[in-house]
Amino acid sequence: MQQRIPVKQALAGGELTGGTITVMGWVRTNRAGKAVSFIELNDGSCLKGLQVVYTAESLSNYDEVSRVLTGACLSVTGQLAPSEGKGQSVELKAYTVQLVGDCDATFPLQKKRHSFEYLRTIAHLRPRTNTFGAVFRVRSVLAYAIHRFFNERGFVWVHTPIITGSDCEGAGEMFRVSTLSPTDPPRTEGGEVDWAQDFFGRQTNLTVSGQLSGEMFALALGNIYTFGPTFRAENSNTTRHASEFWMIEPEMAFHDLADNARLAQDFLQFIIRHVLDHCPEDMAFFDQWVKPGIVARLEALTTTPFETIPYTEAVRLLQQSGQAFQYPVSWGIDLQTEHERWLTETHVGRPVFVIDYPKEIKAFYMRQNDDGRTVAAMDLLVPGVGEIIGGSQREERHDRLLARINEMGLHEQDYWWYLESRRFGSAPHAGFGLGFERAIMYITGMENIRDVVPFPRTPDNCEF
RNA sequence: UCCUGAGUAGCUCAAUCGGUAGAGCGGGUGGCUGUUAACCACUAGGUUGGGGGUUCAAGUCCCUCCUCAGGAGCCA
Repeated sequence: MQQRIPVKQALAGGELTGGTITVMGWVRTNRAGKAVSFIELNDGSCLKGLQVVYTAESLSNYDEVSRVLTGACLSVTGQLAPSEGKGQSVELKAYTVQLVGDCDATFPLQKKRHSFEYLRTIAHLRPRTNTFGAVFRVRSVLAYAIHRFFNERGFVWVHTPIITGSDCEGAGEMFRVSTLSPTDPPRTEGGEVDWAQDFFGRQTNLTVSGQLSGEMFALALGNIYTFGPTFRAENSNTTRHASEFWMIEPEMAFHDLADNARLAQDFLQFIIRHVLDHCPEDMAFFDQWVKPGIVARLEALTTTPFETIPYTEAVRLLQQSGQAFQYPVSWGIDLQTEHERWLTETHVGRPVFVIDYPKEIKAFYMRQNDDGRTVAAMDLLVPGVGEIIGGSQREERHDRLLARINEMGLHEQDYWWYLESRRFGSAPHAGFGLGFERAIMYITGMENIRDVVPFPRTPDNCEF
């Protein structure tokens, strides 16, 4: 195709000003006047569009172009010139306008604000809106920032499997992966489905976490991280749960819980700094239209240390808060959303680590503390989103780990390779999981996870 | 899965005590010497989510189903 200049580059002007360029993109608005007419053309390279100026004299197909509606795709060649109007520094004086893809009046996106709820029903078109263009540019930049953070610190990116043979990752309901007939599967003599005849010779599922695999690599390569899709078959209907989402799980050998929290803070501060520095236009948009004050809040966050509160202390604070919680607080309970919100939004007012939870409410692999009743766990709570990071120091002592597996009624044989890592040169190590979408929500101010995923999957919804 | 709320024009919404379904935007037509969510005039556009019921009369009240949203639980 003909060489095109991205709108972002055209708007920057520079050496291009005065020259002839071609831009290709989609019409946001077409204002036809008697003497001179205007089209705002957006190609997704940035938030702003390029103003195309055209007249009856300049275009052979003026009638056609003046009737073009919002949504049409155009290729415009013209002179990039300093704007004669207000509101933009440069504009494109069109020599030729080619109608690449026409768009009729039934195009669902209009020159006005739509509800996010409505836009979810047209997920195939919503990337063409300002908000979703900005969300998905930021999503991309954030993903890059994450890789850069770890890469600069010598972490190895490990591609843990998406199909897993272990039913023991313990983080929620799983989606089954099978090639057996759903209506007539092979059966054992006892009438049960004979999974031995399934594709992998056993039951398999989509992963709910790469952590256990990640630990094996941390105990070989030192510092590693995973970054990929994760699947949970929970029937969750909330603004912060999706059935398919992406997760980042660093795992570090020779790290304890304090090292873990320090890394988590450095990590969040780094990736937020990176987005603020590289997406100023999109972030200003979120600040103006989505969540006023978000930029200032993020700026402050990148320089202020996060708070750390032990669970036992958090319980005491909640009990002394004078708040009438729906769920009463006592030592041993899992903190409810209302408690977490009070801690991070009211009490601290910024991100806070809650550490050292009772072992009964946490996973088997978390390292048992010397007090005999808590484990070296940490949850990072942030205002507006809630839990954004969950992590722990892992139990590296074979006997303690085995005891805990048995105490919790789990099957030792399901964890044979995990346990072996504690027999063959075990080492202290720690890690955490960050919900990628929750990070995007926190940074953009978008309040529903369905609006930061290109085509979200949630219970009863897999359209597109 | 539980609780609450909402479905009215393509979109965003209004419609008082149950009494003739409206507006803005978008579309069409015409106008306008540089517009910026352009502006001005005219115009088309409706099985009020589906089904049933009460009533002289239902967008409005009752029953039921569907869909969506928010909250809770689970978690990231």
